[in-house]
Parts: sequence; C-alpha cells; structure tokens
Amino acid sequence: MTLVDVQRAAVDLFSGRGFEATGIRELGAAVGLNSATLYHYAGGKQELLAELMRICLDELLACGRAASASSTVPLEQLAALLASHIGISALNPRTAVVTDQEMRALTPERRTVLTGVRDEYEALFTAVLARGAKAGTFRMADAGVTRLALLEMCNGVAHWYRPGGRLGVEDVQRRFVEMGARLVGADGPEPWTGGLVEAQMLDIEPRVTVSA
Amino acid sequence: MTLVDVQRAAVDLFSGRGFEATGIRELGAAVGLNSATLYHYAGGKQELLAELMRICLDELLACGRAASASSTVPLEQLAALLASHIGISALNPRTAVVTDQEMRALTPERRTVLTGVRDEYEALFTAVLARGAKAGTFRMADAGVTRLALLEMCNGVAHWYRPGGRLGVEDVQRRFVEMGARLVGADGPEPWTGGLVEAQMLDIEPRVTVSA
Amino acid sequence: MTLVDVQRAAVDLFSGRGFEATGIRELGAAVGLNSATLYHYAGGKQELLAELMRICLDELLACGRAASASSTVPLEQLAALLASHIGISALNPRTAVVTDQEMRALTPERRTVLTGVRDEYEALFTAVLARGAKAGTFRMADAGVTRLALLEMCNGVAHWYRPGGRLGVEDVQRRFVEMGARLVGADGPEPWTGGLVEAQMLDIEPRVTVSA
Amino acid sequence: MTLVDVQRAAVDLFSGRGFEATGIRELGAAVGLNSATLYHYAGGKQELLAELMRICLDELLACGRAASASSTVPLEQLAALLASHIGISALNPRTAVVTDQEMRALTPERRTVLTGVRDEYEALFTAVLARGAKAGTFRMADAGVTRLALLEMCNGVAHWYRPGGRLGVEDVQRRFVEMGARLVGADGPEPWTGGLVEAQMLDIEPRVTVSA
DNA sequence: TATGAATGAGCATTCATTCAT
DNA sequence: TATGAATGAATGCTCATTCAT
Repeated sequence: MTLVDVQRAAVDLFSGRGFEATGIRELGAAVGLNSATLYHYAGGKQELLAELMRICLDELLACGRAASASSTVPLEQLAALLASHIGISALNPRTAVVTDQEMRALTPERRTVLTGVRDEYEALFTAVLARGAKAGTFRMADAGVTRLALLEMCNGVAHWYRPGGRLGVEDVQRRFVEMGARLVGADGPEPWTGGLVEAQMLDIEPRVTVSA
Repeated sequence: MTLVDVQRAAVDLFSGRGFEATGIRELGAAVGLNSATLYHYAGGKQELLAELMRICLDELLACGRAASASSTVPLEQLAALLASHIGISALNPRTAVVTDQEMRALTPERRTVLTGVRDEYEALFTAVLARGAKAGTFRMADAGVTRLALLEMCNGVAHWYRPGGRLGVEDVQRRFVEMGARLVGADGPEPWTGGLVEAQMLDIEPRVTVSA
Repeated sequence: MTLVDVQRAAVDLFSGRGFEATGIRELGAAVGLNSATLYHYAGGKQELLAELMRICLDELLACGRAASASSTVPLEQLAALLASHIGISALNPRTAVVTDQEMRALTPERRTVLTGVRDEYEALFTAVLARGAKAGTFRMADAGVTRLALLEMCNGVAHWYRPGGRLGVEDVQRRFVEMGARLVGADGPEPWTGGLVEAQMLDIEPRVTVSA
Repeated sequence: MTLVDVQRAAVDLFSGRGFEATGIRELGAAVGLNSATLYHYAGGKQELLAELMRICLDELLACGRAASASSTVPLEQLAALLASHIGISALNPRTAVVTDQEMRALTPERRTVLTGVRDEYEALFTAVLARGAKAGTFRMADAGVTRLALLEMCNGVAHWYRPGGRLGVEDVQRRFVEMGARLVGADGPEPWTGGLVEAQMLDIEPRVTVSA
C-alpha cells in the first residue's frame, strides 16, 4: 500500500521537475514520510525510478502482446496496439512521460534491462507493420520511418493529454487509430470497435476505467 | 566564436545526460576551460541553457514563418512547414532534444518567454490546418488532435535521427511530408519539391548543408 | 547465553572493522537478530562495547592478582603475570585488541571507570618491578620505561597471534617469560614452570583450554 | 603549505578520536576551512588518511634503510634501527599511532600498497636478526617471536611518549636500544653512540630536532 | 581572459535509537 | 522476545557560484 503511495508521489514529482531535479526530501514530504523512511519502502532514489519504469513498461508490453494476439488482421492488430498504447498513456500520462524520458538517469545495468523490455515492445509494432506491408494492406514508403513516426506520435499523447479535459480517453484512442491507419496507408472500414484498457498504474490524478 | 563552442559542448552534454545531471565543471572540461571562466562566456548554467533554447526556437520560428509565407496553398504550406521542422531537427537533433525537454528546468520568467516563442511557432501549424480544413483540402476528425500528433511525430525525429545514418535529411523530409499529408487527409500530388533548410545551429556532429 | 552470542559477534566485528565502522545492523545480521532486538540484549552499541571491555579487563585483573599472589619471589611473580597476560591475549586476541584500542570510543564516565581497572592492573606490574629492583634481582635503567615496554610487547601479542598457528599458547608464554626476564635484567634459572590460564572469554575462534 | 596544515590537523584529530569518528567538518573547522574546501587540498577523507600514512611509512622505511646501511655489525645495525624507529615515533607519536591503527580503514587497494611498504620496513628487522643469529651475536629462542615483540615494544612508544615530558627523545632511544640488545640476547658494550633522527613529519606539537 | 581558492547550500544515503505491536 | 516502521541527526561529498588575482 504505502510503497505504491511513494511511487505515485514519485511519478508526480519526477514528471513535473524531472528525476534529477527532484530531491528525496521533497519526495518524503510529498508522501508525509521522513526521507530516511523512504529507504525502507523504496530502497533508494534510482531503484524507485527503475521500479516505476518497469511497472509501466511491463504494462505496455503485456497489453501490447494481448493487442497483437487479439486478431490476425494487420489493420485490426495495429488498431488494437494503438488503442492500447494511447489508453495506457492517456490514463497514466505522468508515468508514461517519466518512463519515456528518464531512461538516461538509470545505471547502465538497469538501463540495459529496461531498454530491452522497451525494444521488445516496439518490436510488436515492427512485426505488425511488416505483416501489413507483406499482405498489401499497408502502403508505406519506409516501414522503419513509419514505425518511428507512429510511436513518437503515440508517445506524445502523454505530453498533452490529461484526464478530465475536453476529450475522453476513448475519443483520443479513436482518433489515433484513424490517424494510424492513414499513416500506414490503409484504406477501408474503421478497424477499431472500442473496448480495451483498464490500466491502473501510478498516476495520481483521479482516473477512470474506460471500457468500450 | 568561443561562446558558440561552449554552447555546442553544452548541447552535447545536456542532450546526453540531461541539464540537471550535467555539471558546470564537466562542461568546462569538455571545452577546455576552468568552470569559473564559463561565467565570462555564458553567464551561468541556466542562462546558457536558455540562450541555447532561444537560438533553436528562433530558428524554428523564422524558418516556419518563411515556410508559411512560401505559398498560399495549404498543402504546400504544410509541406514547407514540415520540411522546415524536420530539416532543423535532423540537422540539429541534440539541440532540438534539449529545447524540447528542458523547458521545465528554466525559471518561470525565462520559461514564460520561451514558451511564448514555441506557442507562436505552433500557431503556424494551427493556422495552416485551419485554412486547409476550411478549404476542404484537409479532412480531419479533430484539427487540434491532428496538430498535436503532427508536432509530436515531428519532434520525435530528433530522438532517433542522426546525420550520417541510412537516410539523408532530405529522405526524412520527403517521407514526413508524405505522412503529414496522409495525416491531415489530403489527397493529391506530391506537394513538396525539395529545397530549403540551411540551418546551422549547435550540434557538434559534422553537419552538411542540405539543399534540394 | 544469547547475550554472549551478541558479544562474541561484536568482538568479531569490532576487532575487524573497528567499533565506529561497525553498524548495529551488521551486528544484528551477524547474530541473526533484528537490530532493534539487540537493544533487549545489549542495550545499545556503546554499552555493548563497554561491557565487552569490562569482561576483558576484569579477567586480566583477576588473573593478574592471582599471578602476583602466587609467589613472593619477584621473578616468579613477573613470570606468572606475563604468562597470565599472554595466555589471555593469545586465547582471546580479538577481545584483547578491542579492549586495547577502543577506549577512546567510550563516553568519559565509562572511560574513567575502565581506565581505572586498567590502571589497577598495570599497577601490578609496577609493583613487581619495584620489588624486583629493590631486591636487586632486576637491573633496569628506568623501571617506568621498562614497564611500558613490557606491557606494549605483551599487548602486541593480540595483534599477531592466532590460535591454531605455528606456536601454541604455551610456547608463546614461555618465550615471553624469557624475554621479560631479559628485559628486566634478571639472571638465573627459568622461572616459569607452566600451568595457568583457562580464560574463556569472547573470541569466536574455536579455543582450547590450555594447561601446562 | 596548506595541504600540510590539513594533514597536521588530520593527524591530531584522527589520533585522538580515530579516523572513523572524525568528521570532515570537524577537520575543516580545525584548520579554518569550509569542509568543501578540504576536497580542493586533500581530495577526500580517505585519500587524506592514505597520504598521511604513506608519508609516515616512507619516512620509516628510508630511515630504516639508512640505519641498516650504517654498519655491518648486527648489534650496531639493530641499535640504529631501533633508534630510528623510536626517534620517529617519539617525535611524531600521533602520526605513528594513526599509521599503526588505521590501516583497516583503507580501501583494499590502498591497504595493499601501504601494507607492502610496512612489510618491506619490517623485513629490515628480520634481516638484522637473522644476521645476528647467524653470527652468534644474538641468542634468541625464536627469531620470529623476538622480532614481533621488538616491533610491538617499539610501536608502543607512540602510545605513551609525548615530547616535553620527563624523558627526552634521546633518553628513550638509549633505553630502547639497551632493552633491544637484551631482548636479542646480545652481550657487550653499549652499541649506540647517539646521533640520528631529524624526522620532521606531521605531529602538531612543537617538536625539537634531536641530534646526538 | 582565465583561474585557484573558497563557500553555503544541498545532495543521497546511513546512522543509532525508539516504539507500538 | 522480537520486529517493522519511523525518525532526527549526521555522514562524506558535490553543487553552482563568487571573487581576488
């Protein structure tokens, strides 16, 4: 219970000021604990960060795999992948930002591990794009560049989306699925029929479970 | 002359470790100067950062305005904007990354100023999208979301592109122009005919001026 | 029973790293107890040290008094004192080292008490040397310096002797008795006939009771 | 100049409270410097200690070698070695104590280096004892034990001698030379004719250069 | 222009100790 | 008897910055 509280506060502060600019005392204060007590729960500043990121990347990977497995039609797979990514990012934008930006703050060993997970995740996109291209469904000048553009576009959601704003999570999902389809040059019917994502993670904001 | 050397070293270090994690002594060492001497050239760590970002944002804004003014056809304007942004980012990926990520490290006053410049720049995209939508050239479900997606996709280039790799700057420009056109739902002929961008900025890598 | 276990572990760690460099958690770990539990047994780090030293000094004093009382011939008394000191030190080198070196770590009150015991012990040597000098048995240029040299030479045994090495405890005793006799300028027959010392104290090493 | 001041203060504090119990702030205060400034001069607490010890051990070794080389008669060599050791210890008792007791506080690499110097120094004693035994001048039951007793007796001087007390350095030297001769079982005329030792080291006490 | 010296404030972390359970 | 949780104080050390030279 309390470890999660610490992690939530850490996400809040790290995403706002950056990991390096956040002091362990600030963190303690934010969660009502003496800084020494944090070591009881979280075992050091960087370990806290690494665990945070691991949670986020594990969630992305697990949901991504489920999304990939939810269909054999490339466009549907892509739609599910995008919806998953957008859903997680939009529900946990702070966690996503920290995970995306603070990899450099990790020690080499930890970075290697987490980079590995991230690469494994991104490989899901590579695979879907390749299968869509092979099937002729996707028409892309360069699958590599498209994948990068797609991922950056999606990662960006965490930079501007905040729950409770003009758009609901599902709205954003729907629009990104559409834009993703355009980006890969896929024609045809709306491939995404909603559903998905119940990603409870570490963002402090009140968050709502979104279903179809 | 030497101020630029300091700025180049700063871009290199800030982009690699992050601003907060970079020490003023490291910076001095990187440029062969005592840390105290840096204060003569750059006047403090944060002033150095702010000036860096100003240079980058000014360049983006100036080139963006020129791009917007280079045509009255929305799709051509968009293409020029994208080519400009991609060109600057690809030629100066480290500078672009720092400018994008370290806004939070600035004091409120400086942040306000530079955020203003960035907003002004982004307004160029808003305007073009609005005009394209009004003209019926662009078909977007939500112009706001599309603009955000577009910008994040473009900003992302600085995360993965490095001069001297598989793709030349112009290749990336061409592909992003195409993807941008798809994203806004524009049909029609290839709108970009090359040219543009001679953005000498602060990245240390040997960089080549690219013309069409 | 368990208090002794704690003391034994403390002797082991204090003698290896020094008192100040040894943490109470290390100590707990070494004995399989939570650090908080140590306070039930030993009542704090320094109290533990003080008790340790008291045990050692009490043993030295008691054996020293017995040795002094075992004869009225100065050379025999000296031999008995030396054998006692060497025996205790050699059987409990770690305890002896801690007792010798960590007096400075004590609070003034505790230090005063234990220094008093040590002084009382050393006075036994002063007395024997004085009586031997008066009797003409010992020929020393300076009884004070001789006493100090004698004591340091003996204390040193704990620095290098370890049970189970090349020499048995009794070998070392015999040689130090001989060297002591030389040091005080005493001629004559071998004054020490063995026997003595059954000092069970706190050293962890398997230790053997030594008799003549 | 100032580095030496820092080293002197360090010797004073380390010898009084022990290395581990001495804070870097105390040290700064003792020498009138902010703790951060110490790093300018001494580069960290342990580096300061190691340098201290190196100075002392180098002095011992150099003087010890000179003493060994000052004669070919074993008893005279031994006398010179003892006088050198006593002289250095008595003029710099605090430095000698720190050097003797704080080896354990060093990192393994540093400890290895300095232990090597100490071993080299002690080998001078081993060599002299062996030559004296071979020549029949020295009659010892066990040269190894004798060497250890001799060294500990000499090291002990730093524990109790303070310049300005009842005995002058030369008095102590003379008495230890005599006791050393007894310890090794050497007969004959007084082997030491004074002279020697002008060891300026790090002890803070006003110290006097001692000549014959 | 350039630097060595200096510093106060801050860093993450560890400390011995207490206490409710 | 035993412990996890908690903490204030302290640890060694690094920070950006200033300033006399």
